[in-house]
This record gives sequence, structure tokens and C-alpha cells, in this order.
Amino acid sequence: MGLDDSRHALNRILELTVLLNDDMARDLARRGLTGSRAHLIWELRDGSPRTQNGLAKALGVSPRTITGLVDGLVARGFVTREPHPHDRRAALVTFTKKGERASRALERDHIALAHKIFDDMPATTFRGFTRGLDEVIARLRETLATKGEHRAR
Amino acid sequence: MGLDDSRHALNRILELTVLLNDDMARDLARRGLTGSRAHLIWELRDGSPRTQNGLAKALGVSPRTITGLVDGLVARGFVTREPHPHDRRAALVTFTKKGERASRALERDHIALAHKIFDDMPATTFRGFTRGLDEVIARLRETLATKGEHRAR
DNA sequence: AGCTCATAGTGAGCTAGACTCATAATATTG
DNA sequence: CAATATTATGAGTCTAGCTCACTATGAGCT
Repeated sequence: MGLDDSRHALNRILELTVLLNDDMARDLARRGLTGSRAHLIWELRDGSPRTQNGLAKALGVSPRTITGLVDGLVARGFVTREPHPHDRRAALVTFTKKGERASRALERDHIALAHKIFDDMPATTFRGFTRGLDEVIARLRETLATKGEHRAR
Repeated sequence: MGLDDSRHALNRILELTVLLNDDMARDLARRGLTGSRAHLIWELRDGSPRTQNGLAKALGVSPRTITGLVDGLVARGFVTREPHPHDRRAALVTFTKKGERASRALERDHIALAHKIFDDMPATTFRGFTRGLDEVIARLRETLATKGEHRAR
């Protein structure tokens, strides 16, 4: 395939990332959330009381950043910090009612988006897309891994 | 197609956006650039002397933000502010030698990435992917337009 | 028991990117 | 010429990352 084709395809992918980002950011804003805060809630969704350290590892972000995100979510009433039963150092980040509602709303939004994108797509197109997508992701993973080796030296 | 399939596909797309972001951010950091600053350089690439206002519209960002981005690029020697020949209010953001080199490097990186992702992908897979991708983008555009109407009311 | 080391969280201070609002300087137009 | 529009920036805010230093506590080893 020609180079121009692959460049064009890459540009389309980048266009997609921008569109997705905009769409999701707007939905989140409507619910009083930012991307990072929503990400935290999303993580909290499976296994609600979590320590901040656990969240830091799950989100791939420093513990200090979690402190800030949790501060924001506490201020807006989505979560509370509860004492850990066995470890007085740790705080358990716990959903409030509002937080649980928001968590379910995020899930609904996610499903609705998947619907909107894929529902009336012909099955063959869908399969062709996902097949290619898997390959693209695999190539990207390779690339990242290779560069990671360099850095590790 | 089942709901689970579309949800899974959406998750894969999100995974892709994260991978792409990481990969590009790392390349940019290697060149002393951030995503936003690179974006500005990318825009400057086609039609080098540009006013900040023009850049603001091109990047879809407030003029004040451009001031900040240009400040950063000037401090690092990628661009200069030159006086506009006919309008003493406006500054023309202009590449330095270093900026031009960086601009070409970004282009090379872009091409290399497209290569890495698509080069050894079977043509049928590639076509299937781009076809689906076009549809996905179209659906997203629709969604955004619909919501935009709401906001416009 | 006591000492050392590790872990959980936060304060302080930095960079970066985005916004608004107000303002200065300059263009444009009636 | 006077009113209005445009270009850029200062001031101040918010979010989201980071590191480094520090407190409090937990765990393990003599």
C-alpha cells in the first residue's frame, strides 16, 4: 500500500481521537466531572472502597495526584474518605449516593456511545474494523515496547 | 451485533487513543516539545508566518492560550515574534532554524509512525479497517452535531 | 521492647494548558 | 474625527501532572 494511504489513515485515527475526546469531555462536563475525575470514578466502580494508593497504581499516576483528584471529588460530593478498618494510615475512598449515581450514569453513557457508533453498522464492516483495530493496537504496543527497551538501558 | 461486542470495540478504541497519546507524547518530549506546542508548530508548518489570532482559530483555542504557547516556544528557540508589516498590533509567529528543523522532524515522526502501524498490514485488513474507521468518524460527527444543536438553542 | 525500614497520605512548590475579564495599542469605518 | 472592532497581553482561576520532604503509622528483626 502507498505511503499516502497510511498517512491518511493515521490522520483519520488522530481525527477520531479528537472527536472522541470532545464528545466524552462534554458529557462529563454535563455531569460535573473532568476526564481524570471520571477515570477515578470508573476505577472505583469495580470494587468501591479503595485506598488512594491502590487508585494511584490503577490510574498509573502519582499518589499525590490522587490526593488532588479525591479532594475535588469530595468537594463535589461524589466520594468520601473513610477510615481504613485495619490501617490507620490509609483512607478508603468510598462512593456517596451521588457518586454511585454518577458511576452508573457513566456506564450508561458508555453503553449509549457504543450503541451510537456501532448499532447500525453492517456486521461485515464491523468485523473488518475490529480486525484492523486489533492489528493497529498490536503494532503500537510493539513500538512502545521497543522504545521502552531503549530507555531501560 | 450484540451489545457486548460494541462495548468491547469502544474499549479497544479508547485503548488505542491512550497508546497513541503515550507514543506521541514521548516522541515529542524527546524533541523538547509538548503536545500543544507541537500542535502549534504543526499548524505553522503550512504557511509559516502566522498571526497569533490566526493560530488561535486554527487550533480552536483562545488567543490568550496562544500567547502562552508562543511564549514557551520563543523561550526554547523554536519561533520568534516578528512585527507584522502592515498591522502594528499583530505579531507574526515565525520559525527559527531550529523551529524549521523541528517541524521537519515532526513530519518525519508522523510518517514513521504511519509506516510502523500500517506497513506490514495485509491490504484487505487495511481496507476493512479504514472503511469501518470512516463510519465510526461519521457517527461521532453526527453525535456531536446533534448535541451541538441542543447547546445552540 | 526497641530500632529500623517500608508504606499511606499530604504540604509546598513547579510546569503546563486551558479559561475569563480587563486593558493598551492600533485599525477601520461611519 | 469619533466610535467601534481587532490584536495581543496582564491578572487571576482551574485542572492535572510531577518531585521532594515530612508525618504518622505498620511490620519485621534482633
